[in-house]
Amino acid sequence: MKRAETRQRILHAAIRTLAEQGYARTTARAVAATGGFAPGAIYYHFADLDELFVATARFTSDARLACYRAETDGVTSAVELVRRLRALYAEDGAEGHIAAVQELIAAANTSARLAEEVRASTAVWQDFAASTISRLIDGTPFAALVPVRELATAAVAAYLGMEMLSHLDIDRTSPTGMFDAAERAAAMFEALRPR
Amino acid sequence: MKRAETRQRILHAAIRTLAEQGYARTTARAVAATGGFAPGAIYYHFADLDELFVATARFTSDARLACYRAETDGVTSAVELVRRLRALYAEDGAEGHIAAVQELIAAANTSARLAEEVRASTAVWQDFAASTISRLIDGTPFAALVPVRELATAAVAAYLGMEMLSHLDIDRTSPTGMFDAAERAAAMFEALRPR
Amino acid sequence: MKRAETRQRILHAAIRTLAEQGYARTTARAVAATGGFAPGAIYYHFADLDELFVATARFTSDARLACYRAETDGVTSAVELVRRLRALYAEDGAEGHIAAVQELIAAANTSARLAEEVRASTAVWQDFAASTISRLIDGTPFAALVPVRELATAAVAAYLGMEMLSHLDIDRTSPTGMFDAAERAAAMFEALRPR
Amino acid sequence: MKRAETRQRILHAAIRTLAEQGYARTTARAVAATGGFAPGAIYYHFADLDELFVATARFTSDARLACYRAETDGVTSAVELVRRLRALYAEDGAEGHIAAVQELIAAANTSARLAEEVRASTAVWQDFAASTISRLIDGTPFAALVPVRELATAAVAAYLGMEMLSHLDIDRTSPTGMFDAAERAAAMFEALRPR
DNA sequence: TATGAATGAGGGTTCATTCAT
DNA sequence: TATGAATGAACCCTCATTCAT
Repeated sequence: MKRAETRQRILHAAIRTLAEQGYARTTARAVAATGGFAPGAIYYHFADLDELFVATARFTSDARLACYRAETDGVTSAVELVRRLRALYAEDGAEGHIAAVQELIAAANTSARLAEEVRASTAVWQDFAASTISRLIDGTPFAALVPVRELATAAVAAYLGMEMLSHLDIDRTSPTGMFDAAERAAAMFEALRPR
Repeated sequence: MKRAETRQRILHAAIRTLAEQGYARTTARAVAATGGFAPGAIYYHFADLDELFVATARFTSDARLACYRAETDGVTSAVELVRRLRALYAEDGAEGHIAAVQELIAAANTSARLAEEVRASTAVWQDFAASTISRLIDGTPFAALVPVRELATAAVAAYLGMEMLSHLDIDRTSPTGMFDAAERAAAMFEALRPR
Repeated sequence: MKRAETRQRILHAAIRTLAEQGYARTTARAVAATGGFAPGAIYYHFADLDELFVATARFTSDARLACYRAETDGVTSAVELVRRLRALYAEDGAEGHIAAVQELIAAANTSARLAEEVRASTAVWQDFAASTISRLIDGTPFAALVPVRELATAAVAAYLGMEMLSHLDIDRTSPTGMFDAAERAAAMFEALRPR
Repeated sequence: MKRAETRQRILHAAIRTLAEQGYARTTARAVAATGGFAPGAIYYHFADLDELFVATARFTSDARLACYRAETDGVTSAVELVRRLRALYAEDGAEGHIAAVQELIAAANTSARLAEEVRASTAVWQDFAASTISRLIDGTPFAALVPVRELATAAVAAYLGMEMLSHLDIDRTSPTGMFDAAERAAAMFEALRPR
């Protein structure tokens, strides 16, 4: 089998295991069991588990960001944006991307290298959020009022926090309800926005 | 030494260790080292680590909620509310309360009992957030527009997410900047609110 | 409470715990739980667990031997002897005496002092068995044929082994069946014995 | 190294450790030290110590029973049988087989699975003893007098009890003396037996 | 005399990691 | 390139034992 192909299998197995079992239970054995290969295979492609986690953080962040950029590129309608995000979020949930990232963030205080990697990834997402927000409000009166960077940070924080809460509590914190509310807010925003 | 006294020492040590080292490194030895007692002492007061984590979740949630309620009780000014929250958040940071809770949430997928406890605690905080929001907007036109429950959930999520990010990234995600922005938003809200 | 009284409570608790839980689970905590006192109380009466086990071995051996002697003293009928032994064995079972002794023998390779004590106790029982056998066969032709000491040893061994097996296997190794067979053998022996 | 090979090394080490140190001291570390491998190796081949003990019980019982069957097959002379048993018993002593089994029986009240395994093994030995006894007495007047099953049970019990006692007491309970006595008894039996 | 709190040594078990094949 | 076997450090937890009260 091609080297790169196996590497990808390992990365996907790591994401799934992080999402399903949490960082503390994402052992080399557990990843191997998820992916159907021997634990030793991991060490052929990564120096140690820490490196695997760093690579996983980068891999999942890059892959998802590409999707998010592709889907939201050129979207200027707030309502349409929320709709696209809802679909993307559903994809994340199905594949465990956000859950994995959230576990990696919680684990970042265990490893300096992982912390650095996650920090860099998060910064990119904050920039993405900021530029998306800017695209919506530029040229409107809101541009003068909204602190874009802080709002972008809050959005990323809420996205991650939502994932944490929705794992805990199926009834009270339904992402569906949140997206519904966001869609109504987006409609209000568009109604207020001068074209 | 009194039984209850040592129990509290253990709980405080658990909070500090969770906040400083993360769940994965919060071993019985680590908690004992933090608190300056023998590892075995933990098992004299708690059946196992799981029970310690459950007790810690309840303890920290109850203690902080009492403070939050005492400080925000009767506050109707949004700006004043943000000021109080800023001070409370600073206290949380100093003692590691939110960081500990966030680790416990991330760890909840490891233990059903812990998950149940954290779920219950989170629900109480969502209710607190919802009633605080209601107090601010009741009797104003916003009452008809704001989906209180979803906003409360988002607030709790953002609070937790903020803690995650601020641990990662000292420069970009400063809580100070966030509270400044929130204070300006609160001022705008009050300006729009009919008295 | 009188010193000697508590000492006895501890010894009885030790016997019951050994019989019910086995040596490996007869911890200071377990004995205390059985007897309804604090673990520390044991150390007020015995230097350590080893000493408790030694004392238990002596206590149970002496107490039962006194009963066995009292019940079999002067009995010259083999059938009657078996009947008395059957009743004594039932008492042993109810109070766990043999089971406790058997656990202590199995544990004797753990402690030199315990081994010495158990060895001494066993020797006394072998002597008791030997003198009982002699009483039955002296003055008969069997006296010249039977190797008394070896038979006494075999009897003690079988008594202990029976207890081991009957704990394991309720159906196949019923002491009742064994005593029935022994009673028939005793009757045959008496029929052959010249008066 | 081959998987099965190491498995056998672990089983042999378990037998030796049980025989030499007793169940309570047969820890994973002790078995590993006896066999010269790492403690972790045990858990690569067995789920836990309980499973190791179960496997050990089966292994030693099967292995020895095969030897006993091979050596006693076709032997109809009681004296010859005792001679063979004496040699087999010496082998047992050298390798610790009976001592290990006796420790496992004593430990059976700790584990339901072990109890079940030991019960099954013991039943097979009782059957072996019963068929051997039958072979000797069938076709003689003794066949009508001897309760085969009870005698078989008593023989197994005495075999185990002998091992317990001989571990305790080197002088008084010498297996040599016992086998000598048994050989004389066997000779008497043959003299009485009609050909 | 007895208790309840606490200690610290060790035992079962897991797991990251290495290595021969 | 990948596997399966093995290692040894560390972790959770139990338990004999001590000691202040």
